[in-house]
Amino acid sequence: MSSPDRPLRTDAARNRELLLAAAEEEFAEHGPSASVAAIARRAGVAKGTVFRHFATKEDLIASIVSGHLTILTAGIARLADAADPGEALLEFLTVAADQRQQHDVDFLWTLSEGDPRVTELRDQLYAGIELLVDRARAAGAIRSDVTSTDVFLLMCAPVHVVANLPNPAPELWKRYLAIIFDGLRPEGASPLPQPAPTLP
Amino acid sequence: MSSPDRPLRTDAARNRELLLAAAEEEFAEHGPSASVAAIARRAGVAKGTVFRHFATKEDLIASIVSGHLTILTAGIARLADAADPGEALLEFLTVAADQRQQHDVDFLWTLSEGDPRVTELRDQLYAGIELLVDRARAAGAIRSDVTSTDVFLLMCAPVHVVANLPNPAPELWKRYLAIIFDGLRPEGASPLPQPAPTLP
Amino acid sequence: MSSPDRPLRTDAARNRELLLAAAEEEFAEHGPSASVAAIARRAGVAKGTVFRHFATKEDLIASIVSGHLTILTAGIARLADAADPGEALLEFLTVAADQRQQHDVDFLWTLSEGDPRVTELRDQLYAGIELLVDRARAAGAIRSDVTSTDVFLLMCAPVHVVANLPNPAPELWKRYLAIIFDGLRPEGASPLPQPAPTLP
Amino acid sequence: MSSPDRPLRTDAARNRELLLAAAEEEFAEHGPSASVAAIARRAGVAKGTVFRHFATKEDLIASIVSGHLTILTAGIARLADAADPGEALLEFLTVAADQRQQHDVDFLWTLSEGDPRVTELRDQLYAGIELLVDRARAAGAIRSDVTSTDVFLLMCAPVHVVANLPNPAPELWKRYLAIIFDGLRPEGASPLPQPAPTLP
DNA sequence: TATGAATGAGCGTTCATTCAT
DNA sequence: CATGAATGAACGCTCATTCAT
Repeated sequence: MSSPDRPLRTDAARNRELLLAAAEEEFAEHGPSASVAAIARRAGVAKGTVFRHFATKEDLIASIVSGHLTILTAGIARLADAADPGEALLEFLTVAADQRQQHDVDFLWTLSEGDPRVTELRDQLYAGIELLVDRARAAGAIRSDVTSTDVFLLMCAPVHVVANLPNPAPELWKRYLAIIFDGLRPEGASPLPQPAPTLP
Repeated sequence: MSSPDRPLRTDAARNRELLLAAAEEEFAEHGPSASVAAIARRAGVAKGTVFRHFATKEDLIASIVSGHLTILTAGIARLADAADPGEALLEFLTVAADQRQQHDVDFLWTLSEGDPRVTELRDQLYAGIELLVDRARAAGAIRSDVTSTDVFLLMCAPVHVVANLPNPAPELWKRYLAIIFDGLRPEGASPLPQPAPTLP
Repeated sequence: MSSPDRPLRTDAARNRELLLAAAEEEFAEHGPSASVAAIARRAGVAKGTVFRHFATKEDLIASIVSGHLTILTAGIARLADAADPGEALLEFLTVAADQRQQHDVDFLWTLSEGDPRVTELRDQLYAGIELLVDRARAAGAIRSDVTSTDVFLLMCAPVHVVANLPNPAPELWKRYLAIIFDGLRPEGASPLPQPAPTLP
Repeated sequence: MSSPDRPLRTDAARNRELLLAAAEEEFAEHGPSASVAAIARRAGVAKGTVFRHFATKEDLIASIVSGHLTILTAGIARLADAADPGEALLEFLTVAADQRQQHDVDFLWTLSEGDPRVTELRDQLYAGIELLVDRARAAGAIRSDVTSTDVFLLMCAPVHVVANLPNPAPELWKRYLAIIFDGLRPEGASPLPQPAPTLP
């Protein structure tokens, strides 16, 4: 009685995870034009199975992005009251870059922009980042003219920078995160030429 | 009558430029999936004419990227012996981003990775960047642990960061270039966690 | 306990009827392309259950048509010895059209043409119609050059004619049955230009 | 100069006609589910060619129906001032049934209901039928309670009736047209049980 | 040289059908 | 018996590319 219909769901859930992983890899390798057929093949299932789990290719993309966003937001919760706010923000950016497992699938964010789930999760994530950034700024760990939107936008840069290399070292992104984070520190900050943007 | 086949050549050259411009706009608007038909339509020529000028769609992309690379390399020549090497490097990065500002066609670089023309021009550009970076480092304008490859990889970041916003202010990228360039300065530089990569 | 497997059988029989009704409605609403999934959903059962009751979609269609044919044949039995043979034939055609009135599923007849059950029931119905037509002709209620095959073929026409209208009045078919039946009467009959066909 | 670009168009026009003919045959044989691939195969062209000529399958269907409607309307023009209005109406119904070449593609009318071209042509045809019917009624050739809408709806019936037969004689539809037309005559007309419908 | 009609592989998606649970 | 996850063939449609004119 306690879990009467789980057995079937076990297989289905496994396929769902296989598909999400396969899709992420295919998108990382072939960009937005990765085909559903290739994703299915990589996951070891038939094409039709993809559509049992995700109504459309767009829905699949939104599900990948939702997973990312959820992990990121969860990460923030653990860092929200860390002793060192500067360290906490750096740690968040580290987690943010790391959880993509070197996959530069930034473009999926763009492709899923209209999805309501994604919009909601993105707003939650944004609120969390605002918290971290406010605390870091209050603690003097980052320059005063940098906003949470700046951090939100810069978050993806380290992985993307590295993606221009054919076979990047697995943790090379840490190098560029360090450089960019140094640019956020108060030390030696030059005035910023443009006002901070706001999210729509 | 004095030069019987010049008019045609002139037309052909003009068509080539029209096509490159149209293609850049189409790619900027519709991403990598911009269609040859739409490019031809925008250029005001028939589809077949595209293939008279560019063997394949890939070749067209490589031609666009080649144009960009050539302009960038030419820009370096003008900056190579500037009085202030730090300013010269920043100026180069500004020009580099500015050129893309109107059209974020970063992804075309990735799509044209295998093209020999692009590889050659990229290597030339890389050599030019090395020059600027070496001079800037020697002048103490940038930190000593940053290499020309780092700069090469970071070059596209400001425009890319901004591309995550739906309707970015036209010069917003300057804000992120300033932040990233601050990260390249010697002041307050923290040690970099990973060795600099090398280009293949 | 006294009849241990009756409850299940009862459920099964109920499901069968639910499915037939649901299928008829789905076919009426969506035409021949009504999907098995939608039928199952409307009947409140799982897709697999449809195939437990009907080997294929074709078999389901044939079962619907068989039901219609059975009802029609049964109707003839009641009319076979009516006092007024002309009235009996008209009454039969009225019942035949009325049965379809709610759901114009004419096309199902065509789709089930090869089914042996349907063929057998159709032959029985045909025999019944022959009886009615022969009596009506003998009584002088219909013209002498009209055969039972003619009536068989014309039987569906009133409903079909009306189906060309988006929102026909529920009994509009009666208007066209009246016109067509007038064409079958001896009064003012013009000679028929082609010999009567025979059923295969 | 008088026909500078016709040569290419000749082939294209021929393909267009081949496709329309092939489509009509495929639809007649397989109903609404006739596939574009099969139509292309029957026409002897590649699948893509279908879509060069007709934007969608729906557009192809609407083009077929438009052709039918145009022919019918043209036929009316020739009959509009015939000496015998009753004969003219019968002649029109004969042409209407004949031009379908025994193909019962009634359902295409329904499938193309939303197309503006079809709607316009249908209205023109309807106006023409109204003319013929009014004249025939004024001449006493048809009963007074029959309207042009009735004739419009009954127009397809002869061919449809015959379509229920596997291998009907090529002109068998004339038999049922005669019966139905007899039903429209004033002689022996019984009162009609339902008011005449109006087109939307 | 320029055109645009034709091609056919490939795409996202649907759906009748099967079968492990 | 019923379920619903999985299958894979087929569908409508797109598009880079070819080639007769």
